[in-house]
Amino acid sequence: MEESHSKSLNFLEEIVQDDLAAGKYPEGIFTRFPPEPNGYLHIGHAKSICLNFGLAQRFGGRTNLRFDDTNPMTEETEYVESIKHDVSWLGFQWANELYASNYFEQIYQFAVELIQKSLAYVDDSSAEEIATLKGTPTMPGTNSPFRDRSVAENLALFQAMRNGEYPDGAKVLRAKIDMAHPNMHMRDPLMYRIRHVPHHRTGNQWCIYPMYDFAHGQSDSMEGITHSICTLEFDVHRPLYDWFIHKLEIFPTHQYEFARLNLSHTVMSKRKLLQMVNDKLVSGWDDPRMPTISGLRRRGYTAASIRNFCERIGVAKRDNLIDISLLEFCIREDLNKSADRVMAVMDPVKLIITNYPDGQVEDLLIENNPEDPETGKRIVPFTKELYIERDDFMIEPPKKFFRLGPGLQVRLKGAYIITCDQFELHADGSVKEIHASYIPESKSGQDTSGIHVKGTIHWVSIPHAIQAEVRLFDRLLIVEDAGELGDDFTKFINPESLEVINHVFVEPSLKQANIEKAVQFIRKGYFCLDKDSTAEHLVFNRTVSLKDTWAKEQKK
RNA sequence: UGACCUAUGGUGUAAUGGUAACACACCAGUUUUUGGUUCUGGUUUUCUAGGUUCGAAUCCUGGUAGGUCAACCA
Repeated sequence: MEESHSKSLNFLEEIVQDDLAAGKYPEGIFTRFPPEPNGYLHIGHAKSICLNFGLAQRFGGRTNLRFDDTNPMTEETEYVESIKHDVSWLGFQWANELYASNYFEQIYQFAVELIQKSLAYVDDSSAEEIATLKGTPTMPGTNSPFRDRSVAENLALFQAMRNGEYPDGAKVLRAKIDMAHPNMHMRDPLMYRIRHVPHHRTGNQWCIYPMYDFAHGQSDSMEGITHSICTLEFDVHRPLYDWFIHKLEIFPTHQYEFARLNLSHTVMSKRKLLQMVNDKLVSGWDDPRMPTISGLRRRGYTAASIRNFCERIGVAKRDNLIDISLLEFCIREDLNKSADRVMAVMDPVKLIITNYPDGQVEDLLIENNPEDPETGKRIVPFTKELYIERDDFMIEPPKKFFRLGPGLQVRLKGAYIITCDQFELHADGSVKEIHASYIPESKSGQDTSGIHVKGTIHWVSIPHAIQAEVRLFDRLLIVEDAGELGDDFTKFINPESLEVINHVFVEPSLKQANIEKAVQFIRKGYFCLDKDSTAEHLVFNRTVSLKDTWAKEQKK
């Protein structure tokens, strides 16, 4: 992951560099990745992960993984496990695995301290009353009737809250700031609420839980986080973040905000992703169409390609919509170098080499990866009867069609040049089989025929072919920007986002296919074995197609 | 009609007062036993009006546009 440092710095790197140059952090910087364990991580989190860990790596610091688990109603251990798995799969090692819930006692003491300083009070108002008194962005709020309780009374009430003497919603603890503040977050924000709900880590130990604003900055501070990076929507929280730290007189960590990632043709909010999972519009969080880390992984995306993507999109403070084609470029770039080439026929039609001896099998040696000669060659059996791709043959081929048609010649990849002599049709007019003759002197690697053909097509020997299932994926949404879509976004899910092909014929070497190792089906795309695969029933996911300039040409 | 954030090709991101560049996408050609890859070239940019300056994408002021904030969510 070592990279040249000649590239210009992004604004976060500049901040860190300046801080370091000013000698602010002689012990190095400290960042953190702070997910709430209430869902699976997605590509937007990957950006944050790469930013936080990347900053620390680049400037010689460390990064904590901290679960922001202050709301027991939505959080589960299942999510904790998946998050840890995803972060380490992406290739990052955290300095410490931490939980905001580890700090509940300390945060409680911080609250007591603020009460003692007359900077916090217990409010008996209902949620509705509090909302009403809060005012609006253009109208100042009104002080709560409970705002001026004595320190002693507040202390006693807060203790009673902790002791479980009140039902959910009966009381809250609020900071005493300014109900007329132009920033809504400064109008006596809530610090604690009552929730008689078991927590995934602390069980029934607590029935009061701190709010995000009274937990996040305190956690950052206790951990000595030097640069607390979050997304733009927390920008308006920063005055409050700073206010608590200042009043508590604890380690002054600083918050910096960046614009979150938006990807075209997909959704990026946890709520919407959860909705698709719950409504069974996808098979789960790891459906290969999902923008989740687990979905991308199952789809065949490599960790390196995702890291590279995060590097390329950059980071700034303006809203963005990244074209999904950049993600596709990143995985193609990676797999082109690393994936072995194999042959698979997705839509088969029979090809008979009429002048090839019956029953003869030739073991041809074909290169695994022209990008990397070190990968060597493999054996591919060649026989008289083959499958080729149905769309590699046309009865009446147009001008620039470099494939098979009556009288036309092509090379069979790694084998011989053939000439199409005739074809037979089914009753419905579709092609039943194609008859061709091969040119013995044109054998791949020892071609003395002197014939030059423009097209090379892939093939599979019928008696050796393995039948497999292939799953093709397309963009999840038919619209580019899901940003303005509401709950009805499901209406825009691409009905063709998943296509299953049951009868694909692959070359016999794929018996050794490995779930970790991507392959390229020549001329068709990059594929990986799906977890649904068994020894008897291979299932391949298409990670991404190859660029197809012929398809483009045809559309003209 | 409050506070805050942001405006650079189709999409992103650089340029830190001194020739607007890089990547993706798109187009053309090259190479190729993958219509893949490679390589070469091309199209397309500083929201607007003023101001400061020898010089402004950059600094200042106004305008315009987009976004965030009024959860006992994070």
